[in-house]
Amino acid sequence: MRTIHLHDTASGALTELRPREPGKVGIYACGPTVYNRIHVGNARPFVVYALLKRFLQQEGYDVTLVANLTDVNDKIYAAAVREGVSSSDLARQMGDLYRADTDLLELGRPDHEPLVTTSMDAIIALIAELLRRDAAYAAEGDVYFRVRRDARYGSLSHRDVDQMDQGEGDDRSSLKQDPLDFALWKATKPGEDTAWDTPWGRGRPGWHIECSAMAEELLGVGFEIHGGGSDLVFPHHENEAAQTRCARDRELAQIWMHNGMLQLRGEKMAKSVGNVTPLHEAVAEVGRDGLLLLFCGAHYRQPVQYSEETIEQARAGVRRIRETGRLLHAGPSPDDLATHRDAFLDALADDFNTAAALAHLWSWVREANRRGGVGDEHLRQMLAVLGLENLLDAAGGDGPDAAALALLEERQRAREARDWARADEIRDALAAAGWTVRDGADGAELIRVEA
RNA sequence: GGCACCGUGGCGGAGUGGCUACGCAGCGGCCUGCAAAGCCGUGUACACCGGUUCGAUUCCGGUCGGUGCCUCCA
Repeated sequence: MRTIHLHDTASGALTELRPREPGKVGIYACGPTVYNRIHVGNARPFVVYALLKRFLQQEGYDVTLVANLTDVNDKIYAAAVREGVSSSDLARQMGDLYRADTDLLELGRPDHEPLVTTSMDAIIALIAELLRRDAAYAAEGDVYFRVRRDARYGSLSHRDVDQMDQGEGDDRSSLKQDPLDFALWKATKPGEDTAWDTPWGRGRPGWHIECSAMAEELLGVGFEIHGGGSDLVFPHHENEAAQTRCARDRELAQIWMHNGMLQLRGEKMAKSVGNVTPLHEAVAEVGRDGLLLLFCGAHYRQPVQYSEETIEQARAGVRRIRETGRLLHAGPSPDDLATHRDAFLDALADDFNTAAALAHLWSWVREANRRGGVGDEHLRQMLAVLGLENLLDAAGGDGPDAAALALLEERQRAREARDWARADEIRDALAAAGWTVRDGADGAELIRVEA
């Protein structure tokens, strides 16, 4: 079990992972609001935290990964009205699509995927505690959090409360005692078709309280790692942290991890920017292997470029690993190659640096190619952390059909007759049928042309 | 304007106070009938200007440029 360091947004420094209970790690990663289908950018945190979990497990930790879905929200109400369906039907449908789309990544599911609607008791209880402590106040059915009550407010996102822009008031802002305050609970409004009863009135939760409640319920206060996209640092995570601090007198999480944005032409991919590629389309186009390699090509905190070039480069990487896989056999790898495998894992232990880790994986690959056929143990171990061990298994799809094999034999006869023109003609015909001919010491073989 | 971060060779992208990752593409070579794949070799890269230092791409200050957040956003 290596010592693992991760960058903590709150302190801005690398922090050693020190589980409350030795060997056990809880991770809470903020998931999407389900009001439409997710795009490739939304998949980055899903991938980052799924792979982090794999790495920690590889290191011997018992990991619980929680990733919530927000299924009650203004956007959902609005989208449901537009589409003429109930908000709960829409949320259920989009939640199902979210799970289906992320299943395309073949990384398994998080251990828990809580919903707002099924966590209402915990949410209401947490708000009640904040009210009891006077860290929140009710106003005409709304409940607001007293931001200035939390002396450490702003410490996660490094903002000074006194310098923060005052939120521009919507029609109900006058209910706030301080413009910085934010809603824990919103009184039900016309057009909203879901609501819950509470001592302070009928309504539904604000955005931030759900995560404080669900994370605590499933992982306990003070759990190890809280993650999400860097665009959630403020206000979402700042507010989550403040709520739990004021209700429990303890920090919600030990380490706050934030992944960088996926960029399209140098700009964040986001629904609000309108430059999105749906995840299921990206998987169809790039392939899940290529997509994972693309994500791993950059450090998780840095932006990732999603472009023709980076997609092609990721595809080339996938081909290279598959190519090496053809040479390997199942079994232990040479001891002297372990240094690359160890360096790979060391890089991951140092703020989960997948880009640096990959460099060591490539070194292992080059050495294996040079030796021509060694045991696959190390490579399989590295790829497993990245969710790519499948690259070592026989390529999917059927093998060459009878017609292709007949052509290959004919080509072999042509070659023996030194009829190069005919041999090349047949090779072209095979290429057209999707097969690359590769002449080797043991004769020719057919390799399926990669997409 | 405030906060956070970034500017690395054709592209992507790590990293480090001195020993110049890694991948893709290109070029040369080996292998091959020719290819393919693989291997070997190949690029005076670290935005600009000052400062600290024996020495800075790496530390400090400034300039310019970019990104994210400051409102829903992974």
